[in-house]
Amino acid sequence: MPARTAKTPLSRERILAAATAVADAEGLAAVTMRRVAEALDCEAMSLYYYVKDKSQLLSGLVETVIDQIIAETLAGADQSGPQELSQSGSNPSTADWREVVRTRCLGARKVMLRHPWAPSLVAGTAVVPPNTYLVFEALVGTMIEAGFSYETAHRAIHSLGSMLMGFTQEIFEPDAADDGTTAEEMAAMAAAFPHLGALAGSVTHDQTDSLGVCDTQSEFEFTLNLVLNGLDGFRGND
Amino acid sequence: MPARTAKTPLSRERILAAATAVADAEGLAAVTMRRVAEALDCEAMSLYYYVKDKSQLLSGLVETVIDQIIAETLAGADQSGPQELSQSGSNPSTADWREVVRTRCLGARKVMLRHPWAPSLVAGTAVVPPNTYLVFEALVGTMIEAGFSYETAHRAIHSLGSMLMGFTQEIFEPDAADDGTTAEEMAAMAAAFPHLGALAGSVTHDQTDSLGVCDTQSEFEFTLNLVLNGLDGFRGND
DNA sequence: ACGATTCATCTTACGTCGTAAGAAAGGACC
DNA sequence: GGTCCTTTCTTACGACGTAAGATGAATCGT
Repeated sequence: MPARTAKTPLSRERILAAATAVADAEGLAAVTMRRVAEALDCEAMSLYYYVKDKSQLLSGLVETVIDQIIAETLAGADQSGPQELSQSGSNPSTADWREVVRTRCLGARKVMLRHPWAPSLVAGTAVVPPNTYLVFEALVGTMIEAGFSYETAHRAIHSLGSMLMGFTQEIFEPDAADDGTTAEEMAAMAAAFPHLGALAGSVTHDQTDSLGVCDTQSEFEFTLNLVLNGLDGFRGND
Repeated sequence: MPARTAKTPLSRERILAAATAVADAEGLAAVTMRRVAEALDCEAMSLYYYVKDKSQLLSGLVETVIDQIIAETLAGADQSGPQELSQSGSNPSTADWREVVRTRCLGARKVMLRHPWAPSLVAGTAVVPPNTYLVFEALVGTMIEAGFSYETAHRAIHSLGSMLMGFTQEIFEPDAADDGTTAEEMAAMAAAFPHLGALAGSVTHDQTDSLGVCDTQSEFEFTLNLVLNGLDGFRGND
């Protein structure tokens, strides 16, 4: 028998999966055509038969993440029709729209935490892939059904969307001990920023998840509740 | 006289200013060592005398933006001492902390709109420059003075910070007519996403600012008010 | 005044990246 | 077997970040 086993053929899906794996394991900067090709045991130029560009590869990565969000938050409800919760059996009472949306946002965040490179990718990409609209459609549907106006639903897309993308990765990390800051620099900072010093002393930074040290789940949920409760005040009011 | 006029010497400041100008005019991708050097009428390697790395140049860009935010929102109050509004003459009544913070957030946003590349740069940068702490210090100071706990102030940093960074650039743009989407694709989309179709019809997209088509000022202010009002409920409550 | 030293800038070169152009290896079909 | 697609690979080019060190200009000790 020949020593060389037949390779499984390439495909856009296989390429995107490999690129996602590389990004997860080695970061976005490691996602080069040559590196992805190596992960697929082929040459870099072979990828161009399935993706036009590197930028299209990156858009495909965004698409992949959105697909995972859809799978996580709208499981099994979307392929039967556009509306998902509104026409299924248990019509949610307009009161608990918040629970529905909160659950979806937390699911989306769960996916983002699996792919910490996603926010910066979305930030650098001009166009959002079409499958994003499915997520928005579900959100708008839920809110319209709960008694919101289209204008408020539109604003909710922006509020919740920027919350999810607004990663705040490491935006505030009081004890950055591993970089080159010396002890006296730390002391000078503590003197210059008394409130931050007091804050660092009073806030317990126990939980560290993968989207930076300070972006803990509880802080995300706090802001999420803030937005959801605020939005609820607009229900049926315009 | 010799024809060659003496060039003004390089400096970190001049380099960062040139890099900012290039980024503003041609986008982040155009910020290469050679391109920045060309803007300064020198060679690429000359930059390395003032910045260690390209990544350090990019960090410097973030620093520049934050400096502009400081100048815009904390004008003249910071160099006299760490606290700014808390010890100045007109002690703001605890009721209008929202106005103070809102004004600062809008000022920060104004700066971000001048540099649309800033969010993606922050998203891709691991460490936030030290001058960011000055912004946070002012926010925490204002909130503590208004009767908030340190924990709530900490959460406010995250809420407002992710709002500001959460740009949502072009995250939702119903009429993307300029790309390759054909008319039948548009029709298919409208059929697949009825709520989004209705939304696109009902929402007037008149104002287009530079951070994408849909991220209008009013949507930003709406979410900002949502967050500020929500935070206000925690004043003195824990 | 003048060699030595330090500072600031430039020259050259290397490895890596995205990717254009087209050759080569299969299969499928006549 | 020959012809034609489909899929993959080879080679090559220009742009990028930057290491190594040369080059000119300023400063200084004596």
